[in-house]
Amino acid sequence: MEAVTNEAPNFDFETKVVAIAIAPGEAYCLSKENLKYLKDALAGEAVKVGHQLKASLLALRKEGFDCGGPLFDTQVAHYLIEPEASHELSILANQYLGTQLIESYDPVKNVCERADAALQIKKHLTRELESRNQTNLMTAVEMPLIRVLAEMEFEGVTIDTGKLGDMSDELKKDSQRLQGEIFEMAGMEFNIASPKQLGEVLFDKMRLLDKAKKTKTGQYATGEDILTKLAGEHEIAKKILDFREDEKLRSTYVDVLPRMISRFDGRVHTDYRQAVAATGRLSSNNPNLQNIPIRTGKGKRIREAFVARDKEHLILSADYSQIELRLAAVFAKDATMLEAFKNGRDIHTTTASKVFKVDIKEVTSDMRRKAKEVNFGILYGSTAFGLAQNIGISKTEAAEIIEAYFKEFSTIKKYMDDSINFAREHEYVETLLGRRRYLRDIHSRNQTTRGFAERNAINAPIQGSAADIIKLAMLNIQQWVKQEKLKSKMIMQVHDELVFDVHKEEADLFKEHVPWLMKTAVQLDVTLDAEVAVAENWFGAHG
DNA sequence: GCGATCACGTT
DNA sequence: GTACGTGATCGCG
Repeated sequence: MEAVTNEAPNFDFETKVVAIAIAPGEAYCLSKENLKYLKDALAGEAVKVGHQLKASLLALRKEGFDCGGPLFDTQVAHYLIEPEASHELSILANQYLGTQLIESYDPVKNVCERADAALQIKKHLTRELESRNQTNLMTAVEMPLIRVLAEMEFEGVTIDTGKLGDMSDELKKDSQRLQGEIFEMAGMEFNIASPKQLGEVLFDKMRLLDKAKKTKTGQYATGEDILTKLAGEHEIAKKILDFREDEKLRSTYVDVLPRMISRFDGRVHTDYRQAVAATGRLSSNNPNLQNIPIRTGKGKRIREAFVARDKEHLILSADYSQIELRLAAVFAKDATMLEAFKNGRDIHTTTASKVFKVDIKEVTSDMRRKAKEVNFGILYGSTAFGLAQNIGISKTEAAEIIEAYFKEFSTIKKYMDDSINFAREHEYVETLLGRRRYLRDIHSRNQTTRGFAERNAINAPIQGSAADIIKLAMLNIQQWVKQEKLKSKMIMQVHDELVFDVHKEEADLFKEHVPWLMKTAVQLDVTLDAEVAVAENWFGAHG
C-alpha cells in the first residue's frame, strides 16, 4: 500500500492516489474517489504492507477510511535491523531484490512500483528480523505503535494563538531594547544574530578576553557557556544572552507554532518519526513538540499556550520519574540504588550522601546538585572533564567525585565495563526488548571515536529501554481507551512523558489509570513510578 | 537556492 | 558526556 499526496505543509496535505499491490509484480492504483470500493478490504484483517505506513494510514483516515489487520512497515523493519542506515525504499529494493525502483514521470507508475517493492521486500526483512530475535519487538511493539502514533497525530493539539501573539509583541519589544543597549555598549551597530560579527565585536574590537576561544573553523566561539562566564564582568554579555533567549523563543516557537495550525481543524499536528533516532526514541517535527521550552520563566509561558481542545476538556500530563536511573540500577543490580528507589528516597540525595560520605540529613543543596549531575553523567558515560565543565568545578575535584562514586557504586562501574565488553564482543548493544544499536567504532584506534562508541555502549541500552517501555505503555493505554470507549485522547509523547486531552468527566479515571499503565508496562526488579497532573494547559499539568 | 556552521530548545 | 530538530547567517553558486 502506498499513498501519494500533494506537498502541502505537514497535516494539510490532500490525498491524490493510493496504490495497492496484491501479488509480486501486480499493483493497482486508485484515485481517492474510488477508494470506497476498497473500504471493506482496507478495514479487513489482511496484513497491510507498506513503506511509511503511518503516512498512508493518515491519508486514508482523512478520507474517512480505517485500516484493519496487522501492519508491516518496511521502513520501520529496516530501522530495527540496522537503525543508523538509510531506510529509503529504493535502497532496500536494491539491497534485497537486486532491482532499481523505476522513476517514472507518471506518478501512477511510481506509486505502484513502490507498493510492489514494499510487498516483495517484506519476506526478506521478516527473515532478517527473525535471525536477530526481533520478531516480537516488530510485531508486538513497533507495528501496533504505528496506529497509535497515527491517531495521536490525527488528533493534534490546540494552541492559544492569542497568548502567543501577545508574547511575540513583548519578546520583539524586549529584544529591540536589548539590541539598542548592546549597540550602545559596543559603540557600533552590527548583526547580533551573526556569531561571526558578534565574536569580532566582543573579542577584536572590545577585547573582552585575552585568550578568546575559537571554534573548529577559526571563528570566535560565542556560545552560552562562554558568555555566561563573561557576564560577571561585562554587562554586554548578559544582554546578549537575554537577546538570544528572546529571539530564540520568538523565532523558533512563538512566531512559528501559529503558522503550523491546520486549516482543516484548527489544531497543530506533529509528525512523529519512528525510524530516525539511533536509540529507539521517537522524534517529532513540523513542528517539533518534543523541545517546547520549560526551563526559563519566559519559556514556561509557551507551554501555557498548549491548551485543551474546548471547555469540556483539560490537559493531563503523566511522566516517568527517573526511569533511566531506575533502569541503570536494574541493569547493574545495584543494591544501594534499588533500595533507595524501593523506599521512595530521593536518589540524588542518596548519591550525595554516599559520594560525600555524610549522613542523609547532612546533604546540602550544593552536594545534591553535584550528585544529580554525577547521576546524569553516569548515564551518558561522562568523563571527569565533562562533569567538571557541567558543574563548574575543577577537573581534579570532578575526578575525585567520580572516584568516590565508583567506589561506592562499584556495581554501576561493573555494569558500564560489562556494556563496553559486550559491545566489543558483538559490535552492538541491546535494550530490554532486543532493540539493537551497532557500535562498530568500538574497535577504533582513534581515541575520540572509540570513546564515543563506549559512551553509547553505556547510554543506548538505558535510553533505548526507556523508549521500549514508554512505547509499551502507549500501546496499553490506547488499547484501554479503545476498549472502554473513552472520549479522552493521547496527543503527545515527549520521551518519558505522555500528554492527554482529557474529557473533564474522565479526568479522575485517567489520573488513576494512566500512571498505573505506565508503571506496569514491564515487570522489573525496581518499581517504576509515574507522576500525573491535570490543568487547563500543558505547563500547569506539570506537578 | 543549498549546504555548512553555529547556537540552542528538550530529554 | 546521550538523543534529536530548527532557525539565522553566510559563502558558494
